[in-house]
Amino acid sequence: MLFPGVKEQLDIIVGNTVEIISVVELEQKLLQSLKTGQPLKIKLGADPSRPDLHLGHSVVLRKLREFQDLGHEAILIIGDFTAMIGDPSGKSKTRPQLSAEEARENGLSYFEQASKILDPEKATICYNADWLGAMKFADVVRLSSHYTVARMLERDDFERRYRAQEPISIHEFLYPLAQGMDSVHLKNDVELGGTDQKFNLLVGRDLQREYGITPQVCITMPLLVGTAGVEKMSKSLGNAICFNDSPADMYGKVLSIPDTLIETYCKLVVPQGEESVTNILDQIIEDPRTAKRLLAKKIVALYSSEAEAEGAESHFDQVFIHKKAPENIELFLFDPEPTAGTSITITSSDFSLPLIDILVTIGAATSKSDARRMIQQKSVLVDERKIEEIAECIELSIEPKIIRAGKRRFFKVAVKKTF
RNA sequence: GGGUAGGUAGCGAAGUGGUUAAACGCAACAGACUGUAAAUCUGUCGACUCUGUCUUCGGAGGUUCGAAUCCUCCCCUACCCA
Repeated sequence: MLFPGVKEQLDIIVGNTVEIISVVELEQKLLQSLKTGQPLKIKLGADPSRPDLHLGHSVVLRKLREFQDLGHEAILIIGDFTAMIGDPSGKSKTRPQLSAEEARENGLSYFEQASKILDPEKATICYNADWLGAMKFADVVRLSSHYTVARMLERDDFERRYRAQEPISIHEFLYPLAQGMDSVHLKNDVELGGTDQKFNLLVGRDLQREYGITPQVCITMPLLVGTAGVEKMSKSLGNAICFNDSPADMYGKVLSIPDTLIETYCKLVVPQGEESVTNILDQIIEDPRTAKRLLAKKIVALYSSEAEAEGAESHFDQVFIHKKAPENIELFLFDPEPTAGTSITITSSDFSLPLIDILVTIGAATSKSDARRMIQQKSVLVDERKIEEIAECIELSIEPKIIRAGKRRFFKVAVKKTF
């Protein structure tokens, strides 16, 4: 394996990072690998409880990809064991505990999505249940004796909760240790993570030392801010742009980020060194709207294709600038036959239904009250006609009707053909 | 084991016997204005057979014409003492 020079590698590796602990050690490791021809092992932990990858994940995945491109070995750890216990971060009572099968499945999905950024041929995927699951209670006790409560409380998150007199469970202390054991097991040279992972990464480093292994270099990446522009991007906060979003959705979501974020997204979401980005950056001050449109197109292209990005843009223009209904809306078919479990029965002679029921059935509203509110607020349109009457019934037929709920949600409904 | 303070809607937080489906803030949703930006303004934000009805304030009972508010028991959390 031929690696670029250490300086050259460092330049790329340092880009976009928040912290590298420590650069000197990294340099030594790179030098060593250059001498021996051995690639470095780069570890990235993946949480299989949330298999929907979004642009926030992409920041750290891109860094991993850069390592791959430099000739190093990317190791993706699926935390299937840790997911079975439940995640500590976040005060939510009991996270749904995943079964072993679910965790594996999610892990595969994670890997598949991550392949949009990584080179899957050159990535290794591991499941930490393989070694953590084999540990005996005595092993766990021995492991936990390596760490003290005071050191655990160094962690921001724990400290904050402790001071706020919020509960911290013992198993939450075990979490960083479990993650650290992954590093002991893998003997990896580098571990990547978001800045929120700093503590966990450092525990891995300490444990490796305890177990007589050369400690890993910890590299933290910035957390990407979500579309609302305040909190970090996360699926549960509803501010995420996901890899699997349709091009149209993704395009729209990028346009909805605050202007102040354009530069950040250019830097963190798009691979380092893309020339088209400088273009966008130049536009920001003069014409932020155009800059954002360029960025949106660029991002969509990264996850699908140039053509689809083009399509997403014209779709957007049509729907939101010219205010026309989009073309490809999923059709929801109402079955004229009464179905078990549905409160709605349609007799073959009359396909007229209260709009409220339709909205609930197609998922446009969470409850009838919700549907009622939507109509009250005059945000529901059927075939471009604004509905004013709450109790209005809609005549359904085989010809699809387009229902618009609010500015951005479209539904197409029709009656199922029966013979 | 003993003591103290707590558990209210997605979150934070008022309310300590009746006009309280529960102030206020955040988040969310809708509308106006826009560039699906920011800022601002307005409305909504338990459910339903919706000018009315029903179910909510950790859980189960009880007192009362009437309880989130009073009593009993239980569960949960934090802190202090052991």
